[in-house]
Amino acid sequence: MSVRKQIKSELDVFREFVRKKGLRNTPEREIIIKEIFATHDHFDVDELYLRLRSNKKKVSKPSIYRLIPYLLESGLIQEAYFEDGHLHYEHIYGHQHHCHLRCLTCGKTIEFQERSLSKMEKRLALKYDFAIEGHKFEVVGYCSKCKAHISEKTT
Amino acid sequence: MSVRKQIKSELDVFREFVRKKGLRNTPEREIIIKEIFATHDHFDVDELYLRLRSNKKKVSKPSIYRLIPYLLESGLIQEAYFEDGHLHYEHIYGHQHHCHLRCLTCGKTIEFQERSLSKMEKRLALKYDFAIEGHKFEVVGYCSKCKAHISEKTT
DNA sequence: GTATGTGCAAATCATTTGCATTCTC
DNA sequence: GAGAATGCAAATGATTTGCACATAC
Repeated sequence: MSVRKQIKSELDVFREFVRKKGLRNTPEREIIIKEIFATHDHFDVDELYLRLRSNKKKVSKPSIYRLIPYLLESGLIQEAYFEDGHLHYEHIYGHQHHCHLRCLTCGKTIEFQERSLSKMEKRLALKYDFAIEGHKFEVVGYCSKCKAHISEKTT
Repeated sequence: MSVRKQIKSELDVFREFVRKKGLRNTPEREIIIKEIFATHDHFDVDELYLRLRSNKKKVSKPSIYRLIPYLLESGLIQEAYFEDGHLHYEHIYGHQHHCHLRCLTCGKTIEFQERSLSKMEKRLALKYDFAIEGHKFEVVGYCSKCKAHISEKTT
């Protein structure tokens, strides 16, 4: 359960990022970052905002929206998937890279490791002369529970 | 250039889908489908709407929005990626499945085949007891032109 | 001290919906 | 002829922006 052994905390990473970019750090930003890293769950802006509210933290939605590009750029979070009309994110700093297996019916998400993808990326980089930054690999289908219900409905 | 050799046209596929579902086909829907398949490009709703307009085809945006779920369900199109605040789609009927390599700077997209993914899917299906429906695999990075510019800027 | 960040309220943009009318089956 | 689909205009929901004030460096 503790892959969270590393030199720098997420806050340190952000502080360094801010310094290098000539930005400014604020208590609001640290509150948001702490909340994002407080659970392993994926999040969307509204969810995160409500989590902050229920913890009596006063941060506005625009502050969250304005922070997200910096969190992406500093590598603390990444876009996970688009669903229900908006993007969902996940924090990635301090976790191994993983891909998602998602149920189309109930939304259940399983994370899995896939080591063969890095080889593939190297091949692509060579073949197309790209500097690969990363990938998004999402497999969708029906989980054990949901696929049972679907086969009932199908003629 | 001609992978487009198949028994049924996209319109036939849609007509059959409509019949099976007890829906109704309309000239507007056929116009939209023809326009989608008129180029190999990815599209978003607004782009498609403008393409239709410039071809003097009178179809409203809501009609496009209302058609998209059916096109997804019938397997004629799929979501390609989320960018600039909205989803982009691509038509897939009559084309081999492929993945995307996309440049983060200029947006240039290269399509590539990846046969090893189907093996991976079979493994996942077994391991997690999922009925796999498909996947979205997008690799991002910087294309040959753009990566040159970036290294200039970097200290 | 300056310029960046904050919160609020208003604006914007993509998408959806209500409704009267038209059209498909 | 009944139920679907269309187009329009209005509503919704996520995200962005303008602005006055606060605050980090």
